[in-house]
Amino acid sequence: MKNTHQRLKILEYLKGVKTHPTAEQVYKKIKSKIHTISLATVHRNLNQMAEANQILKLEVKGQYHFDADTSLHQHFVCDKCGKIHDIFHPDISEYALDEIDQNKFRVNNVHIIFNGICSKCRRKK
Amino acid sequence: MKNTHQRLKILEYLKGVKTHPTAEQVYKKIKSKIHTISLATVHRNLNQMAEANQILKLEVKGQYHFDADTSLHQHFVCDKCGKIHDIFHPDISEYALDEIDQNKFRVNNVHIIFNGICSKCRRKK
DNA sequence: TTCCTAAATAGTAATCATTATTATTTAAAA
DNA sequence: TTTTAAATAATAATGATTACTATTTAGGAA
Repeated sequence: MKNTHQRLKILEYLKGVKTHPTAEQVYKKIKSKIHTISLATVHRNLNQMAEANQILKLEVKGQYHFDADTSLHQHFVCDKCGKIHDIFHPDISEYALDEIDQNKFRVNNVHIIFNGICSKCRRKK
Repeated sequence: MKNTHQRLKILEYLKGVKTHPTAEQVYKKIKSKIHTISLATVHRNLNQMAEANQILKLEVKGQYHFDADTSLHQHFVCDKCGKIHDIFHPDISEYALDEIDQNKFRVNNVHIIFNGICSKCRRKK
């Protein structure tokens, strides 16, 4: 994997943000710094880095979102606004991984997504 | 919600299967019984029933899959073949739900997806 | 440093699952 | 039986993602 200017900027941006952006959102931000970057390049790099476990790839409401925090954590998705929030209860994921029969399923990873209404959407109803 | 012939057949089929089919796969099966059914009708009904919590809607590898079993269970997705398997460890989901601070996040549901390589794919490598 | 080449890029086209649209049909309540 | 809101079939539109291709580049070797 070559450390291209484009990939470094994408990773740098993703590491500095807690919003779990889509490829499109990353593209728009990076474009202000690298005017000629292509959306396909952003997709390719995000997928590559996810494949190499450098970042996380989440599926929410029909779109992929990316997260540079690869530590064992969970997510909350608001069914109203769709925003993704981090939840840091490592014991939840650890409990899940411990319970699994590794003979039957050779598990590499767990994705835990909670659904509900976020506090912001609850207030403004 | 009207109990149309189409919806009843879709739900009946989904209840009799453990494969977590996509809308397309449901469509192909139902089409052999109701020749004039439309793919859009299958999509609409599956979405409606998921919205009403009669079935589950799962996002796996960029596609929606459906599951008529709405009991508290988890899923295993094989990163090789993409097949989805049911896992029945209610305590995993219960532990997760118990740990969440319901003041901060009003949680309605949890989706727990394990990733790895299934036993079938492991054998034939 | 210069040369070399596999890998990456920009720009764009293609894919394809899903949703939207609309004229027609139907479930089910009055 | 009548009525009508909801659902349907058929098809078009959408839009996120991936594929394609000529060109450029990172980074190892000479």
